[in-house]
Amino acid sequence: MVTIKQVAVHAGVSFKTVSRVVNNDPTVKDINREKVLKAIKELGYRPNRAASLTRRKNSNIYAIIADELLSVPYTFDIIRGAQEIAWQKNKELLILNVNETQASIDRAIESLLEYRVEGVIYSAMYHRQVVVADELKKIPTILANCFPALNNFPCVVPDEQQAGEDITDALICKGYRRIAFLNLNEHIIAAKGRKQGVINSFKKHGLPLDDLLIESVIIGQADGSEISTSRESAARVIDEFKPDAIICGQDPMALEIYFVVHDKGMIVGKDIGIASFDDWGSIPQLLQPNLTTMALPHHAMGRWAMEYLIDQRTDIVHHSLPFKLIARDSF
Amino acid sequence: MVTIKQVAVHAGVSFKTVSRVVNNDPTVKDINREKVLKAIKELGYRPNRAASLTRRKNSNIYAIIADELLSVPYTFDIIRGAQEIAWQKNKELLILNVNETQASIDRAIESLLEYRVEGVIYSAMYHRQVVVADELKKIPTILANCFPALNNFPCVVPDEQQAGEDITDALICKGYRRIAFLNLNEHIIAAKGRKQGVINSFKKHGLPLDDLLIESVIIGQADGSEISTSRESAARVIDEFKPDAIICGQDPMALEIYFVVHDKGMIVGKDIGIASFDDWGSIPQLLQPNLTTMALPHHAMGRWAMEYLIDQRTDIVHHSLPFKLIARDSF
DNA sequence: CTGTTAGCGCATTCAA
DNA sequence: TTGAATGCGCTAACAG
Repeated sequence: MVTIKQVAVHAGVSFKTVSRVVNNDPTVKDINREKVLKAIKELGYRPNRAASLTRRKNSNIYAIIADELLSVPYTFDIIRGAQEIAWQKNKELLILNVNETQASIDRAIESLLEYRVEGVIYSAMYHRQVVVADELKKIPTILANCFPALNNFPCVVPDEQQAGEDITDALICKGYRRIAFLNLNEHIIAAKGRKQGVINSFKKHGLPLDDLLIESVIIGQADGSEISTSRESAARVIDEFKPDAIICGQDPMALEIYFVVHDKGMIVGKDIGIASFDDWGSIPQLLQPNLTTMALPHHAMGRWAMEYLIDQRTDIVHHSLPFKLIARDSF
Repeated sequence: MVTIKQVAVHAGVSFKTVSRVVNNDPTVKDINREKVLKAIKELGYRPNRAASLTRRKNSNIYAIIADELLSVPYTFDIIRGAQEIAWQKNKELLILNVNETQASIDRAIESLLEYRVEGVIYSAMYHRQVVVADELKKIPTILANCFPALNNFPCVVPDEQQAGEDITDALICKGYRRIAFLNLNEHIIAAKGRKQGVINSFKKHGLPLDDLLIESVIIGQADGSEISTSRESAARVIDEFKPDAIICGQDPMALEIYFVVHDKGMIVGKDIGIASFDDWGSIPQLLQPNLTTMALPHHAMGRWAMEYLIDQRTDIVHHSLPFKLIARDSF
């Protein structure tokens, strides 16, 4: 490996001048800068990050711990958002994928500490509560798409209730008055919040709750897995409740419902409204007709979390999105 | 930050002994090891990776450049596979997500070089040809799920033709004799290879090609986007060609076809076979009945690529999966 | 604007 | 089995 000294000799300057050029120090005469840059190119010099990190006070490295997050396409947006800000601010972003095992998380945290990472985003696959290792208290840390069991870390999470209210508002504004909400299983945080939001919207508009039907369509199985009954439920709800709009809590569900509605199209008419929480990027395109979506763009969470870390501010601007930041005096 | 020297003072040994303990050098007396470990724990010492890397000859860091790969769930398996091997062999794996822009790739490569990464996996979102920067010639590099335009890097890619042959073999073994293959657009590499494989299987078994219908169901739009006509095609094919089995080139397509078959179930009977290339992990569960899948487990590609890098061998064991390794004398 | 000196935290070498 | 000296490649602090 070619070092800064070899470049210096080649360029006929001191190695400190080379260092200055590499670090964009403006106090170098143009002629010397040229010589150095030429030498760097000719020798194929690359700064050694490890050596530089030993002397620099800040590592400039941030990390995102992705709790098997990458396996779900829409939550990958959290990483993309974080990366966007990191690059913008000239920081390195370490992506650490961990699975649910404590061993892999511990190993990730160990790496973080050894690399002297300056800030950490801990993110989860779906909106839920997590237990965060105390070890992370040593580094500025913020959670994204999850919140801490012990209430001891700041976090940015979807405002499910607001999203539920917004999407229902939108349907009501379009003139729909009898709405079925096919919700996720209510033990899921997202489902709980959205349900409350939907109800709030109905109340706010002075509509009778008799015209609102809320049903869970995810059923837990004996073996711990879950199945969706959205197809059957939608068919039954359309027949029996006769809604003029349906809200879907889940897009794959929405996809299925699309077909149900399509089949039933001859019966209930084509003007049934479908509203969907737009977690999955591409699917709504399939559902163009009559579709209202409530975007929960996860990249905003990633961006937000990263800004919070880098700028160490709690007064982040409002994103006018259904997210909320729960800040704490943790760093 | 607490350093190795502070630990040494605290433990009453020289800092070199601490270094030995940290690096699992067996030539340390147990009693001293205990003292050191105790001191490390008490002071919360963490080795400084940067400092250690300046002296060590090998960085132990590998990297995977993910070409917007993370946005597709099944290709994330490539990363998971690579990580599995890396962890197993006690290597760090840097995940570098890049988008299609040259700037982001260049930046990633710059990082690689500065971190003195020992090996690189360059992976793409879908099986295709890529142009790899010459810069990567300086580091052992292997491509995964893509192949180099200039034929100058080793790569591991799905053996689409073998997969096509295997899946057709499987259907024929089950007794199906009249098969429709709803393929991806034929300009896609995967589609081309699979088609050939399907035909080969038919010929191999001495079946008449009249009983084989192959159709592209992905149509390019004027605006560059693509739409799937699988639903309509499947409906028509079922009516007109009357296959006793359908091979789907794509799982989302398979999902849609499931409904088609389901709708038509009353007409053509439940014994229509469905075979699918299993790129997407979860969807096949929805398709249990009559489903044959040909797994293209991307994690195997990740594992394979990583083994190739770490062990620097070209004689990787055969994985009995439809993948092929194209090795070159590049490192 | 440039160069010299010092030293980051650690591993290597070699002597004890 | 341990420790002292040395230096990795670089940046900080200062002097010129």
